[in-house]
Amino acid sequence: MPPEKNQTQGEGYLAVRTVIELTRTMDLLEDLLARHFAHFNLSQPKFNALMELYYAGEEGLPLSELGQRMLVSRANITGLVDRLERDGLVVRVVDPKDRRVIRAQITPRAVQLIHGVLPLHMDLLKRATSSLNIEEKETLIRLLVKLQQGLDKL
Amino acid sequence: MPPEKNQTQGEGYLAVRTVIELTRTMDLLEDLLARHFAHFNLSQPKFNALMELYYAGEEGLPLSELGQRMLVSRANITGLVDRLERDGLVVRVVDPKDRRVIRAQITPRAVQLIHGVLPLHMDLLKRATSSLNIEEKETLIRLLVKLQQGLDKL
DNA sequence: TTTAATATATTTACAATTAAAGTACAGAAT
DNA sequence: ATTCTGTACTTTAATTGTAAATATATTAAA
Repeated sequence: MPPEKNQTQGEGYLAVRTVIELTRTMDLLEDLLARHFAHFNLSQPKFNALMELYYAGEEGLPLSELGQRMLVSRANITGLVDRLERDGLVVRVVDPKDRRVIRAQITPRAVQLIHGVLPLHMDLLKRATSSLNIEEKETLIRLLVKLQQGLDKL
Repeated sequence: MPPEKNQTQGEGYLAVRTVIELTRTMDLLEDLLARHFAHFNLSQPKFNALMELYYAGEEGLPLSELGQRMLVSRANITGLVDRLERDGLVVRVVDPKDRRVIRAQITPRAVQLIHGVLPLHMDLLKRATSSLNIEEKETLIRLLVKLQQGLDKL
């Protein structure tokens, strides 16, 4: 086999390996987080939505705003808020100033839930990344951000 | 604020940042791949399944085997193979030796499709990771594998 | 002011995934 | 030969996501 061919294959190999290892890592991570959230009848999307509403405060957020912050389509926000409302973690309130707008607000019960879950969640993330030392985490973050910048352009 | 508290927060910060950047990177990557596959009426799961069957050869694979290789539950393999069969890319064949077993086999049309898609797919992966040089890709892969090893233990 | 364009949310249809329950078949033990 | 156990696949219900069509409310333009 000619060496140029080898180089080309090597280049492709690293590209494929990069994507494969990224995928494997996220699969493991998502699995871990899903198992963690399941203990509280939560999921990653539910948790993310609750965190947004938690930091948004009393007035909550319009569904459209919540959707944009979560990078999720409007159609799905409807369903997600449906489920959170069914669980008693969120209420829908019509905005009096613009009756097209429906705001999602967090309930006291959800605030209590978040206060219970958040410390455990932080612990889990620390444990999940504990196989890397501080320098390695910083390097990983730097490389991921650089990779993202390349991906953004495509 | 006492310095120990600061350190603890910094530690948590790096853990959270690591997870966030991993998530963002995969989001961008999945989006890119989804758009690419959509040109061929494919998706990442469909493509993965076809690749497994492509390398499995004439006899194809039992659905259970295909499911294990794709790390997907058996229930979903049924649906995924349904869709691939509907697209004319796969056929189901009952194994004569064990009639519990159904093998999925790739069709000539799918082989043709793969031959068309594969070079473009490789190009895309190379472009997707082109913002990192060879050394950076190797470092990223090494750190991801190390992170996976830690995640496996949880 | 009526009309046109825009924004918000929902509905519907589909893809992908999991979990749990059910069905069919194979192999082993009695 | 029958029964038990395990394996393979399917079915159903639920969650999460996208896209397209629709209803309603607002805003801008004619």
